[in-house]
Amino acid sequence: MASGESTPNPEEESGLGRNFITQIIDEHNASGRFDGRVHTRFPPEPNGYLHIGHAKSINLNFGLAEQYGGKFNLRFDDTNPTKEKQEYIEAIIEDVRWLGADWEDRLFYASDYFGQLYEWAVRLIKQGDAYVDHLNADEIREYRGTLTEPGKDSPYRDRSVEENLDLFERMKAGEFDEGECVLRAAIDMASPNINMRDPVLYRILHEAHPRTGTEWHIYPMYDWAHGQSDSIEEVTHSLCTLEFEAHRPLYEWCLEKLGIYQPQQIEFARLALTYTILSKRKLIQLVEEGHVSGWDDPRMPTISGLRRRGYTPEAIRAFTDQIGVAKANSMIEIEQLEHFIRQDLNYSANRVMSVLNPLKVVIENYPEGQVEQLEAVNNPEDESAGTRMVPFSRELYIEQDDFMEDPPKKFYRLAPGREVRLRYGYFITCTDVIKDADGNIVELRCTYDPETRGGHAPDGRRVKATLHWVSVEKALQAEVRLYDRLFSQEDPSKVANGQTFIDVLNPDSLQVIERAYVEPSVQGAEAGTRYQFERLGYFCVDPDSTDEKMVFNRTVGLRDTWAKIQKQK
RNA sequence: UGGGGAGUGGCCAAGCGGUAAGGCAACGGCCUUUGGAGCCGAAGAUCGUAGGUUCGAAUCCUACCUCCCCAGCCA
Repeated sequence: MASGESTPNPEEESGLGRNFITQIIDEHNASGRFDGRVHTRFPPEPNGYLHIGHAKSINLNFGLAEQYGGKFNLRFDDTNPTKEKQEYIEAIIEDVRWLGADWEDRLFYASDYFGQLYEWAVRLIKQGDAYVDHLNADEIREYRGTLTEPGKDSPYRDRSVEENLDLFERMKAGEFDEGECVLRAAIDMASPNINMRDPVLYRILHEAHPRTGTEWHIYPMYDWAHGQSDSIEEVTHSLCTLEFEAHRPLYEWCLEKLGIYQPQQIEFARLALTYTILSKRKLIQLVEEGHVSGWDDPRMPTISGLRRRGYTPEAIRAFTDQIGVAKANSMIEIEQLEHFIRQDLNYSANRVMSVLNPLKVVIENYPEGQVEQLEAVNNPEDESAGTRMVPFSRELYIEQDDFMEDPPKKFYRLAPGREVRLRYGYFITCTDVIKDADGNIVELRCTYDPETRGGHAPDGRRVKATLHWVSVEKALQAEVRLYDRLFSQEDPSKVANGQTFIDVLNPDSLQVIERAYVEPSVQGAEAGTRYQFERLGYFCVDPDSTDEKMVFNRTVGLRDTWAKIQKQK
């Protein structure tokens, strides 16, 4: 071990630390297997929108390329036209770009290689390594055997090369119906690895493809397309999730049979988050059954949902870097993600005052009709953000939670007879509580100390609390959407018998406040603008905003010590 | 019960034979015109279990236990 001296380690400077993948890459670099190249790719299937789990993969792949001075490709794995759509392709491109991964001019599609893939399949047939099978799907399953019993050869397995060539060409020409026959690799029906029991390479699909239209009637399976696509693009390290581990022998078999350049497949554990579902199938269901407003519903773990929610690419990258990458299945607590968006926004978001649940305050000794502009700091963490003016008047709104008629010990906000500070405003003292016929508090009468303008007391006296507020006359009315976790259970994929993840949806995941008040400085802010509503949390302007009514989404609340005290009781 | 993987504090995760990094969470205190942020501090791990090798094991060996993945003409 080198002692003392701090030799700068490039790996420690980038966000990603060391992990089992960098270790493998280092070994390859040491042995010269890829001549020191590092070339990764992100290979999404365009059958849905990208989610935070994909962000882990994107940041990993792009991050490694960056870290080693290599290249990164974006390649669509578009081999199944029955599930894939152009809409998804476009959304995915937007999301990957937004996350900050740069594929430069290397945007590819597996469908770009359909011609080459077909030729290679012909080569396999000529080598006696593939055959056309007329067993139907059920029969193929039966012949495959089970986990503990070997399979048996298809009766069509020993067709002649000529016959196979002819049949395969006719498959391509569209002469057969879907399901009538398939092209299979001839490997080993007794292999303990089921994926090696003569896997299907091509199936017939009379379906229009988003990119190749009706040109093809046969489409390659993942196992036949993926490795060769990696090979064509000269990818060095082909990263995928754990469930493909058992496919690696097949990945390598294909490449070896073709005698072409062979990348290294490496598998890592996919991301799992508490109170979240990251299965594309289930996300599609949430959208199609209307449990959420769409793919970009701010409650969705999709990239577009997180974006609309107010998350930043920087926060997502910090998160994926920090959780690391390994081969152990694990579940990250959602709090970890929330930590990183708070951390980012704390430094980047301007502060603003907003009252969500208004309680009217009348300052009896403040002149009627008077409005003063008071200076407020935009961001205490960033002096360059400057200041703004906030209007103060005789009638204000404060948060209902900030007043208690009969406060417990640790509550040190406003109460009868108590003096508190209005942020950037004045010290006020509550003199009277006004209630309606049902005993609900509807208004507070207070007095203010003109000497405390801006929030400082010349005599040095102190107050325990500082409250946010808004001028009744000058405040903007806005809609505020408060989001909570979409599921009420930590692992929504593990539900009681007879239930599905739908049954465990959190009924309170969205709370809409139709009439919240925000200081006027936010007027006209464009969609996506992020703020910290002081003492409440981080919010961003939703695209639903109009000139008449702004709409804000709560990205995440501030850490709330008072709420914690209340919880402890 | 075939094959392939994984088990390190509440949640992640370093570590690669020399005596357990870091992050999140939780806890105590300081500070504060956000009960935010920040700062300081303390606590928390017999490294799945049991054996073995070694002067020394989370790291090597053996056995066992638990969990995950594979029987789509999905990816």
